[in-house]
Amino acid sequence: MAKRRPMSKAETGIARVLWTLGSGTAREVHDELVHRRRPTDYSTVQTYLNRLEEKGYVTSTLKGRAKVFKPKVAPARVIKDAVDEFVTDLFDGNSLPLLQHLIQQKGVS
Amino acid sequence: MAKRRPMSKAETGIARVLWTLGSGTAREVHDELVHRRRPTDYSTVQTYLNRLEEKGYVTSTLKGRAKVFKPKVAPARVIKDAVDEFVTDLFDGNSLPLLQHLIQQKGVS
DNA sequence: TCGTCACAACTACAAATGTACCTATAATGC
DNA sequence: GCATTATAGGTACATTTGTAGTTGTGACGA
Repeated sequence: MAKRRPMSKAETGIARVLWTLGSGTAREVHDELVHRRRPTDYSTVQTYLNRLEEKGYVTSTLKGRAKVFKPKVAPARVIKDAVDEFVTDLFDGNSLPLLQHLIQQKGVS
Repeated sequence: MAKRRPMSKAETGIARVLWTLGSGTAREVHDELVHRRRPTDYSTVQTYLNRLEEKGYVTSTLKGRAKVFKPKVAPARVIKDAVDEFVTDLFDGNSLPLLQHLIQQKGVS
């Protein structure tokens, strides 16, 4: 499988919105962010969406003069990759310590 | 508590070596990396150690003409912060989905 | 119809990151 | 004592990331 460059932090935030919307224009994603009180400049949202497209995470089609973006990679896939990378960086790929850490945080057995 | 800038991926790798060594010079950290077959240029290691110092994660003292680096922030602390940030970015701060994901991966109940 | 708006795309830029090259100096073999 | 080598520090630079300003254009009210 083609190795996509990883999503950056900020890009992930945008992708998550797009996942919940199903699809949408930069305007729609931006509105949603405003609605969630996470202020981000409209052009910034545009840039992130375009970068997500470059990286291969979303596709776009023109509707009128606006681009409608649509997720191309499912959240589960992206999450898996992100977790894998995280676990690799911090625990040499062994997820057990992370599991333990999380359980401890929750104060459960 | 003073908010430190987060460790980058590569910096984290170096910090982890320093944690296992207890303390050491750039040369020693570099040797350890070679030993672990994770080739990294010596100067690159130096740069990372210096950046870790700037960010406040390690301190250094001179021994002869070489700097000896020593962790200043415990791994548990760094790991906690990293996990928190990760969970915030991907799951709005709710760690349960991550926990579930990890458990599923392990194929346990 | 023409000025003004809203909106979309394009362009720009500083900071952070990954990575390595240069330079200076101490140690060592002859 | 001097050439060679190892080592350390400083400098450099391309790429990525976060973020926003500038430009072009269709729509709409006066």
